[in-house]
Amino acid sequence: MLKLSRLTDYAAVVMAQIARHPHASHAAAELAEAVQLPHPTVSKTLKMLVRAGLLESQRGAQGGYRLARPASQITAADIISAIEGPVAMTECSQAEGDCELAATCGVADNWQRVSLAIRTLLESVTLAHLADTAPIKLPVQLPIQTISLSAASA
Amino acid sequence: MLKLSRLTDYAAVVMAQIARHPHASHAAAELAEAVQLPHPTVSKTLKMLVRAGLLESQRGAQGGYRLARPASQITAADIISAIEGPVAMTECSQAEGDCELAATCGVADNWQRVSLAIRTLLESVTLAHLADTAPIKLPVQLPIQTISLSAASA
DNA sequence: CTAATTGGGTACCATTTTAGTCCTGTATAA
DNA sequence: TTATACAGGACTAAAATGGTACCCAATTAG
Repeated sequence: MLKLSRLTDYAAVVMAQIARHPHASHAAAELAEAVQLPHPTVSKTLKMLVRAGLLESQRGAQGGYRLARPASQITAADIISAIEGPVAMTECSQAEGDCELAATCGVADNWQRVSLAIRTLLESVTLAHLADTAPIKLPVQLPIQTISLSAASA
Repeated sequence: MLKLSRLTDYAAVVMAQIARHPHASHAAAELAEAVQLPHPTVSKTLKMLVRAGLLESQRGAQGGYRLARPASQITAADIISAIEGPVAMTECSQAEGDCELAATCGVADNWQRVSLAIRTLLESVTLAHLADTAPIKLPVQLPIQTISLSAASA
């Protein structure tokens, strides 16, 4: 399915929730309630997002979580990487040399290009877009063009 | 990681192998050897590809597998779907109504658009491209543009 | 007709990944 | 000082994944 893990899904929802109220500090319990998900799991997700530098946390009473930077500067790729690690379709899309089948594989190069195109797409979608109720209206085609190009015809 | 499953990876490699010799019939054992992967696993993968209509099989002596249609008419999305099911980033990207969190989620619509963009990208990459040693040079930007623009409601 | 070849289907097991929980520690504010 | 709230890690349960084995069905060569 090329699916995101459930935690990643949660992360996106929670981040969007925070992004809609950027000035407040959000406690884990409050977010879990707002989003209707189990508290400990949301908490775990939040910790990962902090570790990835997407959120900042404040301990103690009145503490909670805030965005580490504006929603427009946090991308879908950032969120996915925070939970699942680097966006890559295959093992060999991220690191070289750790696939001893490279010789017989024959598709590695092109798979990597596809992978890169997807990563670029995900980098062009920001949290601000995700949190918005309006459809994404981004010049998504630009980065894609850059990568895969030399554009033939339609 | 947004990673493909290992079987999907195998499927792509095996399909590419067949695509490079489209006129011959390829026995599972031969392919497994060529690709340096365990026979039973390759066999399993081949069966899935047949069921998905991407390969045709011929039993008996001199039998084996052939492409069901030209490599240029088989897409990366086809191969991924054959092994993992429909390409979708989240549960709700594929079917409506089976997510009771839709109300509190708030990102579903835009996630679906991203998902659609990725699917379109994968549909624009064919087996012929993957099997080729030359870099992909496809007008990938066209479909993306189409999607992410004014995209109506869900 | 028979035997050899080759795919088809199914069931099963091992491993890994994922998700979720809990506990204990630490920082902060009232 | 006490209640609040995050930090970190260990642990468990469940599910997906990958891999194997076994037997059946079809086809072709001799």
